[in-house]
Amino acid sequence: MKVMAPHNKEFNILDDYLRSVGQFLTHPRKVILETFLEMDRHVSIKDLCLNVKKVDSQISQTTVYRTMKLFVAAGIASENEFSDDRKLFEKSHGKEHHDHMFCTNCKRVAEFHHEPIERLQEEVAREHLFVINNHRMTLFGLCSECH
Amino acid sequence: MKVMAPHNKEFNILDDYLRSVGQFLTHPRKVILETFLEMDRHVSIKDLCLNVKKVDSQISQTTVYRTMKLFVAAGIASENEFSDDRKLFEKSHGKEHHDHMFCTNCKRVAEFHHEPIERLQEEVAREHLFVINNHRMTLFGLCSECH
DNA sequence: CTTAGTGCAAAGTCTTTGCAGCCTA
DNA sequence: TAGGCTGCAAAGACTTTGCACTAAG
Repeated sequence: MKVMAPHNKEFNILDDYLRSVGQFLTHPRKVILETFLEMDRHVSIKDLCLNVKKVDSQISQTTVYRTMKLFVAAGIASENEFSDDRKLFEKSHGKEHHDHMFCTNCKRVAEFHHEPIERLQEEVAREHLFVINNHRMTLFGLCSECH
Repeated sequence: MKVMAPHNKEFNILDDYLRSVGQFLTHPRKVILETFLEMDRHVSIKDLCLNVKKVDSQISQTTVYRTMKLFVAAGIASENEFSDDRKLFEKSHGKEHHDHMFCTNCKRVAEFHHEPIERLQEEVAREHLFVINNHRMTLFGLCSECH
């Protein structure tokens, strides 16, 4: 039941969020948060569970599901679907938006941010009288190591 | 068991594809293709099933699932996930790529194509030594009617 | 006759929910 | 004592598979 050194920023965000809705930062939630943050940015529930159970095998998959929903609500994590069977959680970066390049060979995800594209998206939306809240862009192909 | 007038282009593409893999353009496949093409561009399996059953109530959901996979393999349809519970099929446009605007209120999907963005995507990929096969971009927000 | 195609029911996956016991304020 | 919290098992939603029957060359 070793508890790792907390990543303080996310730890605090979560704690604040939980207090604001009358809930608490419990042991399983701490372990899941630590594990999530220490893993690679893009994590499936399954992989997350495996790692959580290494820290505390008592923690159930059910709790991981419930907790990841909390993280999304708290703004610590977000969900992204790359291919049919790869629904992954990633750490949120607050306001700074980013997009993804998904390597269809090694399944790795790289991130990028490109301001001119962002601006053009706004422009397209305006042209169509559409109010953007959010967007998602993913490039599929082969990363530098796979071609 | 009325069979509607076929959309010849897709009809032929499918027939060619099926022959090439030693399969046939059967009655259920014809009905599903017609129904798919006559419906709105973005269709869930469930909605498609409902409409297919109006034409021939004998056709099972299983067959619709199997057939949509064939359509994707034949290049007639493609799959897209907009929000968690909205995995939709749309008619393929061959080579011409397009992107989507998804209205989070009325759930409607609009399409657009924006050449400068496409070019910038290529550029980003090149910068990262990434070879793009494909990409997906979706803007989430409110359409002109919903705000 | 042989092979593909089909519907049905069963099995699989992934995710959520109901519930009883637990823990903490 | 009252809430939230948790694990377990069961239920759900969606999709695929096994199987026996049918259809078509």
